[in-house]
Amino acid sequence: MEDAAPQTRIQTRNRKTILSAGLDVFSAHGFRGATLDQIASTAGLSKPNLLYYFPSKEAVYTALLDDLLVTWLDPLRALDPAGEPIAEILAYAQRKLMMSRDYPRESRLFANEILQGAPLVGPVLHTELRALVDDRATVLQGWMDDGLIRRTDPVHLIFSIWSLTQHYADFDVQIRAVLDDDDPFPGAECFLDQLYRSLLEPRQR
Amino acid sequence: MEDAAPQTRIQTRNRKTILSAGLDVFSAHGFRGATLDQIASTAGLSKPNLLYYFPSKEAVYTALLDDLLVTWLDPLRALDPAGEPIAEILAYAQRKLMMSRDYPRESRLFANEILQGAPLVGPVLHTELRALVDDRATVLQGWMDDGLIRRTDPVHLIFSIWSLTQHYADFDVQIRAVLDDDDPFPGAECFLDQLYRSLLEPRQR
DNA sequence: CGTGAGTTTGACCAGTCGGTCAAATCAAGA
DNA sequence: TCTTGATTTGACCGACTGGTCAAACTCACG
Repeated sequence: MEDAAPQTRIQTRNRKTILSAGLDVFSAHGFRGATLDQIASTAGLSKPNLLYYFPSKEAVYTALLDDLLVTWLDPLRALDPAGEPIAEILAYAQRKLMMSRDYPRESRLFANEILQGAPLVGPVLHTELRALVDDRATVLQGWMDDGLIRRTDPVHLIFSIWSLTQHYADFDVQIRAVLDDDDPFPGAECFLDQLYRSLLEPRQR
Repeated sequence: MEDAAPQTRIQTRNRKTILSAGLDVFSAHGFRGATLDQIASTAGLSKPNLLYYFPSKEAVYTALLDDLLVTWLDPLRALDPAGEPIAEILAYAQRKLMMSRDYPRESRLFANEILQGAPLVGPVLHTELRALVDDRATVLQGWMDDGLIRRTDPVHLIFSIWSLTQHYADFDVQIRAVLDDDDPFPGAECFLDQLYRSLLEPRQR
């Protein structure tokens, strides 16, 4: 009836703290740059104790990435083909921006994985991600064909949303250096809205 | 008369191959994830031989970042306050995009450094970068005040150019997974032009 | 040719890496 | 209470890390 894993209370608690510690360390140093000692001490455990819950360093990493990939593309999946086009696209951009604000470690973990050549998620990119993007690009193309939004390259439009929103998490240090530590997100929210509105709103003719 | 360093022919050659090898390895794995053995073997040298030319791993890294920081901001410096506003901004975006195409390793090296908290370039960001951005933001603001381009947040505008252009180098693997290995740059060039034209061109009133 | 500076290398070092293991500790039910 | 399984740990392993060093090699130039 139940899933395979038995999971005592201590197990679930420690698994969670280990994953959080792993997220801290992997997102800050990448897979190769992270060490088990770092993760263990961040989690408040000894190294052998950590390895009691995960069989290897890679196991912690893959557990994190598996969790991440499921939720990371949800905002794009949630883009509703039946909705009002511009509102849908703006809402998608805002959702992604809020993910950068609320889950910057996850964004940086993903950025590190891609930067290092996507050794682990590479296959998923070629299958699931590609299929999802192709599908949503078709929806966007349909909206353009119907004259509901202006014509542009739908795939590069999606890329631009990824890049603009994730930038605020991944390059946080740089942005805060320029902005003197002000919170960049209110300004970003407003800018994104204006940017995509002016790109997509059909011109009066 | 000359600079301090004597520099035989062998020295200049080996220094160059070491820096190129270091760029390969550091940009792919970050500072902590890179190893001297990796860099040395990529350069075709033994590890002690590499250390004959650079005193430490960190010395190779800082040499690379110093070189990089000088040239990385040149496109923004080259933005001419006396030029035609929209043409200047579009040209700036194109210059940065071409740097992502022609120097992706440099872009990824920088991305890694920032992702890992900018331990080395942090101070430079707070001084030089901040001053440059402030200055150019003032130029953009002036153009907006004069009605030459539409009003928007000048700093976020600059951020958006950084993010959109560097994305094509840093997330190359992801982009090529979605595009089935097609060259993304022609499409990106076109999309960027359209995006910033529609954002910045003053509307007929 | 020599000869001395410039260059290269094998052997080595102390510290860290991911990971193992047996023994110790803990917790909860009979 | 005793017992049994879950949990934790100290000691340890071989491989690798950044880095040193003295000895060897190479090469231009007198």
